[in-house]
Amino acid sequence: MAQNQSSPETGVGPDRKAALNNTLRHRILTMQIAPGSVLDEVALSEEFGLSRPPVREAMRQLAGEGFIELEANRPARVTSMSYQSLRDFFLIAPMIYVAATRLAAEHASKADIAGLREIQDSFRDAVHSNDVDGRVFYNDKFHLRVGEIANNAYILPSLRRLLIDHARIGKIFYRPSNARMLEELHEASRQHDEIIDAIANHDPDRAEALIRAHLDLSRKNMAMYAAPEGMAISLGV
Amino acid sequence: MAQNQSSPETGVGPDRKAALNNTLRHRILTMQIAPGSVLDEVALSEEFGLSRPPVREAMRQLAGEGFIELEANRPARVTSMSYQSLRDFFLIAPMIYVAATRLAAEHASKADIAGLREIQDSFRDAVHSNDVDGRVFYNDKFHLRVGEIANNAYILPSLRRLLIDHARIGKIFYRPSNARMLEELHEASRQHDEIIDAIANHDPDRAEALIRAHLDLSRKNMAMYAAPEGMAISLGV
DNA sequence: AGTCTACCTTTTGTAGACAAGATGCGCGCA
DNA sequence: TGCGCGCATCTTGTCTACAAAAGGTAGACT
Repeated sequence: MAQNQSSPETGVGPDRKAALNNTLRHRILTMQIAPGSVLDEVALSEEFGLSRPPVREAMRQLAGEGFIELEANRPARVTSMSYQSLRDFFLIAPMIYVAATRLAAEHASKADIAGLREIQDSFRDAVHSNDVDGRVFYNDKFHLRVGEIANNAYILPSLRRLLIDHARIGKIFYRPSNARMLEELHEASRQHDEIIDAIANHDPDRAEALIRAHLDLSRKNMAMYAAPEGMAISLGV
Repeated sequence: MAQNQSSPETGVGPDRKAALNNTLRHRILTMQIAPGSVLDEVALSEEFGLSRPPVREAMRQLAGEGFIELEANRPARVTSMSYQSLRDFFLIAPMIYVAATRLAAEHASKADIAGLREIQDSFRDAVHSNDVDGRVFYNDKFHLRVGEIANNAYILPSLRRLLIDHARIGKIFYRPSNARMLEELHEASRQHDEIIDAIANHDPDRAEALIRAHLDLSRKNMAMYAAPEGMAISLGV
């Protein structure tokens, strides 16, 4: 439900190629397709009513964005993840997210803020209605939009790559049974609102503090699951 | 000279597809193809002895890496540049380069160092023999290899994107007539050697200081174009 | 019985031809 | 003479068919 292009008739429609791209992105982000899974070209071409060449083009594009990995004469695989990924993520994410958010606070226009609030409304709805996939999707969209508002071509590539695994890490470690984690989800949503306010007020320092707190909240939740053996995440500040 | 795949017979060979990719990358980095230029699919397919589908796949891949930009029903164009690009570059480059170099200093193996020295030998040769394209090519290869040694999937995408424009900016502002800039080229080469030493000694702090000086040297040459100072966002260590 | 080898099947890679959209030119009209 | 509309042409997008390479399987040899 998070995405209109993904759910029903994938085999028809005006722009089947865009549908293929969006659907694959969505499935990978929400881990409907697990990391390491193979993607069959003919199966995808049949599902989306395309021939193999455009499917192969989409594969190359998704590979460039970091969703899948290609190897010669071998099937495409969804980009894999490991504990190393978790470490690498929290090592780099603060740097990139902070830079993107600071720049967004410097450059944002009224229209940018409006677009951000619209996404955040959908995110808040997803959180309140316990729509896990929608939450993952709109959280991704929120941070990606912040990166676009930052308006710096050099920071976006890594941000995009980070967001892919941010979504998947979030999905892996989400446990709806835990009431405290549910409360922290609402806290994350409130942080989004505050981040928007800081960006709207062109206050990079406050935006930075908020995005750091936002990431720390994520890291805290994942540390509970990922670091039972005392994994030392050196960076995080 | 800079690349064995690029210079001679592009129309034949065992792996024409790799040749296409490498040659286009090389031509774009050295600005044999100017930013904003259009790339004709049939022309490329004829030059490299391929049909259009594999050419189109290569286009998608290069677009993912930031070399070209694609638009629906419109010819592919080499990623354009502006003065804004120059500003954006020097705003983000220090952050990414420093992070990559620090991580490389932490993770480098003996084999990594050897590979780095080999590239640096070629770079030094290119500087001494005034081979401009070779200099651009091996400088790119040097910093890219450092990023690979860093061994963090999240920092590489932005580093790759930065390196594309690093090469092109260097090419734009290179003036062989100026003796001082020539000396600074040799200085840059010596900095490479020192960076390798710092990485080999697993000394992230020294590596960071050196890479910052390395970038400052570049920026100084372009000071007349009002390149700003980099964002002061620490990696957190 | 285990292992190596050769074949067969499946999947990826490529080619050539067809369809659709976009650009530019020329003609017609005001 | 200037502007606008429509056609022609070129370029991009897609499809079907064929070629090649990888992996699995069965058979035979050690």
